[in-house]
Amino acid sequence: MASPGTRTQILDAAEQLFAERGFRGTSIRAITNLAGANLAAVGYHFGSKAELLAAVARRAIEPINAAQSAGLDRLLAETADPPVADLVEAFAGPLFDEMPGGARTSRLIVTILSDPAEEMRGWTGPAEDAVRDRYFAAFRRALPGLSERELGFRLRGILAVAAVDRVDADNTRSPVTGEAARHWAITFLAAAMSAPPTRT
Amino acid sequence: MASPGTRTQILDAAEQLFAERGFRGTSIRAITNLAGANLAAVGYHFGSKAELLAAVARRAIEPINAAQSAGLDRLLAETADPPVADLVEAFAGPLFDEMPGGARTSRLIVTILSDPAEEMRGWTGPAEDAVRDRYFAAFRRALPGLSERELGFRLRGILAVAAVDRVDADNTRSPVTGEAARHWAITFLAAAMSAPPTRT
DNA sequence: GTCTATAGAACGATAGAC
DNA sequence: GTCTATCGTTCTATAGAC
Repeated sequence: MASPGTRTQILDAAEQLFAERGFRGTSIRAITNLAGANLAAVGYHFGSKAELLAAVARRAIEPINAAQSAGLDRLLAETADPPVADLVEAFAGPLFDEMPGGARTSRLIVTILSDPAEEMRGWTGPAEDAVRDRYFAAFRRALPGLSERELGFRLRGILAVAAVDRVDADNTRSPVTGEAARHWAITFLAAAMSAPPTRT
Repeated sequence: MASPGTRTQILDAAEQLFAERGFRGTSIRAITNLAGANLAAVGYHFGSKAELLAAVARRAIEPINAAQSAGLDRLLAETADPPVADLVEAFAGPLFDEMPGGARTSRLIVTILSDPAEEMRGWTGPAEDAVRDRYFAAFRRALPGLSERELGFRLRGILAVAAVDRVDADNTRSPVTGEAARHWAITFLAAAMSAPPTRT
């Protein structure tokens, strides 16, 4: 096994610090100090701080995306019309799982999604959109009376609950354990997704 | 009617810019430029940028807090045990309403709550805690089987959905109107809050 | 209360030696 | 690929004139 390499150590340090302090709250100096690398290494390996963020985000999102996709494949292999509760678990569950890179992944994603800074947007790729579209279609079949727009609202609600829980786990004095949060969230979200359409 | 006064104009400008760009993304210069005031006025009127944020947050939270409290009073005047759906509407509804100061209030609160910066924490006061405790007690009566910790999780879920919707309304190309979002959110959240306790 | 001026520190980026 | 050194910018905060 080769040594981790400066590039990877910078990615690890940046992931941790962006999650803890946000993009603007993290300096390149803090990242390279934590990584044990030189200040100029970020420029050499990534070009700029914004491009480093994009690399960190891509690496963090990828395993979640893959788990969501595999979960949907598994459900669709059994039936063409999986029930709402199963879809919720397959979609939301990976957001609570500990990923190989560590436990900070979801926290990072919230920080990115809720940061108003311009650099935080536009790094999602076609893979993320494809998974989202597949779940969208599956939920539409499971919830035939729901309009596209209200379903879109509800899918964002899933992300919101998963995300803010992770923020809160860091800020609260008595954080819930990961397993309890996962179960509570799926109970909460399965009921929410199963609600009848809002009458207008 | 006296002129708005430099202090108020700074508060207005800071509320708008903190909501749009976050705390660290907003400079005192940008605030005083937008307010038509001098750079040194922030120091004179508020002491520091962090104290200005606290003043902005207090002013933004107060009407939401009052509306939540009045809504609960109204429900409790009719029955000692309001149903879950009514509690959800009274608690979450004000988060979607346009407040006197403008439409940015909820957006600001999300930005503050999800910002990892240290300055963002510790400005909530006893009034906010009191309202939260009263709703907590009312939900406990309406959901007798639910543990305190799972109820706490669900109350944070309400804030999460309301909050992220407001973020999204700014970022999406086709934002939902405020009224539709309010109705959809209350449908979604009433069903979620009414879910039976997670079996362990 | 409002202004000018500036101190003092941190930042992102990069040139150029090795 | 890694390092030192530094440029140019931007920031908060404040001293002191009016």
